[in-house]
Amino acid sequence: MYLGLMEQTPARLVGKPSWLITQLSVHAHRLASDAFAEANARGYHYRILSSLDEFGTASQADLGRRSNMDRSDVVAAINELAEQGCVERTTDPGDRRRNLVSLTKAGEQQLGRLDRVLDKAQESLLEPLTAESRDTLVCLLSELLAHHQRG
Amino acid sequence: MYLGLMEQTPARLVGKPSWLITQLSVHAHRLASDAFAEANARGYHYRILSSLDEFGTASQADLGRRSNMDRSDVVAAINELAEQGCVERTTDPGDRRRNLVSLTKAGEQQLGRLDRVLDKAQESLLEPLTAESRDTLVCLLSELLAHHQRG
DNA sequence: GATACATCGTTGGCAGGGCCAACGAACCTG
DNA sequence: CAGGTTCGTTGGCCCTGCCAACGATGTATC
Repeated sequence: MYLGLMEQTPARLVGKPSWLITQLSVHAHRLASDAFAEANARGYHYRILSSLDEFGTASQADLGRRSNMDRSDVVAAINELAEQGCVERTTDPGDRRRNLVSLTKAGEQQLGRLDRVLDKAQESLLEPLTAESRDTLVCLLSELLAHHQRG
Repeated sequence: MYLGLMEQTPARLVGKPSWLITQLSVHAHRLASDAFAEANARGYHYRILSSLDEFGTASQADLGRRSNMDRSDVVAAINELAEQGCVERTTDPGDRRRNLVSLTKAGEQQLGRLDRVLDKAQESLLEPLTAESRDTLVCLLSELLAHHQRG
């Protein structure tokens, strides 16, 4: 089995930016979701809690638009958050199609917990990079992401 | 609905490297898999074809290790590639546990097609960046990926 | 040789994230 | 009122990444 030859990833792959990004995202996702799991949460929960904390009570549709989630996935995530008491759902009196979702005290605390564990995950994700390199990376990624979210 | 306020992603998210990477990987993945779909393929197929082309005939287990795939996923991908005539599967006479998987002429042609469509995908992924920025990005991503594949 | 251990292919299953189609209820416009 | 739209909800699909288990085979040890 020539152990020295193992662990060789095809050059076609390692040279492709899309490969680097998708593979790295596997690690990033694992770090983040392990962190979330420590607090009984998932990525979707964090997205919604952040959105509520920053922009206040909102409808499910708005939450989905801001957090880049499908309406149907918002439903499931909010069901779970409501079960945990992190969120309250009431029908909007001014537009009875809408549900107004609001953050509870428990939700704020949960968000705080998630912030803390997630920060550790960011640190271990970027561990090998210098502060400058991290800035450069965040810059480039932001530029690309902004580009692809418009077109 | 104050259209100007829409499209606002929570600051907590846009500042997190893990968010940037995973979100960008969604776009990268979409570009790549759309490209693959043009040629009736998926990412897994490309990984295996590249590995076979670069390192030659190999067992399924070796293919999985090199392409970063689970053994069970290799089985399915090779079934599909064999159906398309891109690959041939014979049991290794020297070790009857193993299947020797080899690339056919059709497989090489398919790999060529995939290379072409995938190159276009890379281009549109990195479109807004200068050549220098692209190099920097690839560098940083490679560094991070290498780090996380050892630990 | 017989016994344990490891590897290989295969099957079947699960989770997470990203989607889409359809429906009834509600709203808003003409 | 009629037509189109939004909203929440249900149910389903795909891809990628995993894991557990099994029988068959190979290797090493006693």
